[in-house]
Amino acid sequence: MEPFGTFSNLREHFAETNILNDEDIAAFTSFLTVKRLKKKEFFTVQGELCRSIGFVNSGCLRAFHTDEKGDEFTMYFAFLNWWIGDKTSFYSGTPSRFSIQVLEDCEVFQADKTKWEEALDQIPAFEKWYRIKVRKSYEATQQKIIDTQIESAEEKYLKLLKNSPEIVQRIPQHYIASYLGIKPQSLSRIRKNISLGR
Amino acid sequence: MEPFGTFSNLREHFAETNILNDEDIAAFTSFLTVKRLKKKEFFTVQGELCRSIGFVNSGCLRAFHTDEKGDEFTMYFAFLNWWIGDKTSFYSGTPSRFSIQVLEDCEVFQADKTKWEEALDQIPAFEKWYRIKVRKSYEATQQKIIDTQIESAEEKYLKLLKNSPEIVQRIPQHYIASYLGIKPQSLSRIRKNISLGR
DNA sequence: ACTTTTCGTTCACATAAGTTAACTAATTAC
DNA sequence: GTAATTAGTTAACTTATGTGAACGAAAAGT
Repeated sequence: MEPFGTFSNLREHFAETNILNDEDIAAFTSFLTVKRLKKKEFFTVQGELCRSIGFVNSGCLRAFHTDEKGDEFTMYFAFLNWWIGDKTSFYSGTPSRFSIQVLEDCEVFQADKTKWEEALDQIPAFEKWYRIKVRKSYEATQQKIIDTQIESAEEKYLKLLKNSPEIVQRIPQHYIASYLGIKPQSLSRIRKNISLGR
Repeated sequence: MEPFGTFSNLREHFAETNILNDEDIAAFTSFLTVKRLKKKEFFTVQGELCRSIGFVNSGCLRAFHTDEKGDEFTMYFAFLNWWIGDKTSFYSGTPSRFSIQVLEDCEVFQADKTKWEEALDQIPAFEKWYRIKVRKSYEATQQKIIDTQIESAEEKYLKLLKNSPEIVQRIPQHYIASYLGIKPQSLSRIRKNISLGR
């Protein structure tokens, strides 16, 4: 039995799409387990198999790739209502291409591969929801490639300030720098230029 | 009736995955029309609706985004056995985020939205194939974001030489530069450095 | 064939971001 | 509460790529 309100964020998240009805959502939540993670713990470790997909119910995390030189590149920050995990690793059994680490203590609802696939099999509405979700993620990722290429670091930062103030408020600067693909010193310089009116 | 051999490349392309059988493939091809395009013609125009998805049977094309400053960024080159079109525009009815233009005279098999959705509806194996295809495209795009960020232009070019010699052989330098996200002059400089052993 | 346009290269100079290092402020650990 | 660590800033200098211009080679148009 679901304690009252446990999945309220998830329910609202699904409700936005109008694809799953209450029954579908209840069915889906029965496949989930609750996991609590403390700051600095890992949900996924680069190089290891990613065994589950998670829904962030509170706190926040950072997904980042570490290259051979040891430099990190942050792929995304995950807050309330974000889905986390390396789906490539999850599906193909290949090593994760990035780590997902906790920045603020989290509560995550997760499903391992068996449960996830049972849910896809048994809940057609969830299958449909997920298919659309993958398509949208693909579209967003394609757009990100365009943006990454045509925008300067300063343009990216100004856009972040405008479109994702939550990131700028909650996330330490050096992680934002790594999200923008620059060094912390460069972000400092950019912020100074902006504050001086260029 | 299919003229002998018309769809042989497409059949081989599908055969690689073992998802569609001969009957499925025959059913799918019945939804396609053949289109021939001359150099410089457009398959998709940025800002306009992308009305069809195509399979490249011969020739090659270039998908590129043009930003407000008029700078172009090449997203991909499409050769034999590539699928082309802006799926976001195709599905959502939004303006295409990039153009697709012919570099070498092409033969393309195409389906408009009605035909494509009929095929997805009527051929479950095609639906499955396509679902996997979207997932893999998403994965590849995610990997491309990582690569774009962590590699220098020279590293990207050396990787292209190694992994996609066809691109380097068939495609004019200035398009390769725009694919790498740099100016033609910079690519020239990089090539010179490489030839001088740095 | 001849002309025009496009392509690729080179150069000198400009700019954005990386590097190293020093210093202070903030946070965390004990 | 204090020491140790991590985070953010600044500065001087380096490096990669952009910019504008010139030139010859190649390709395309007639």
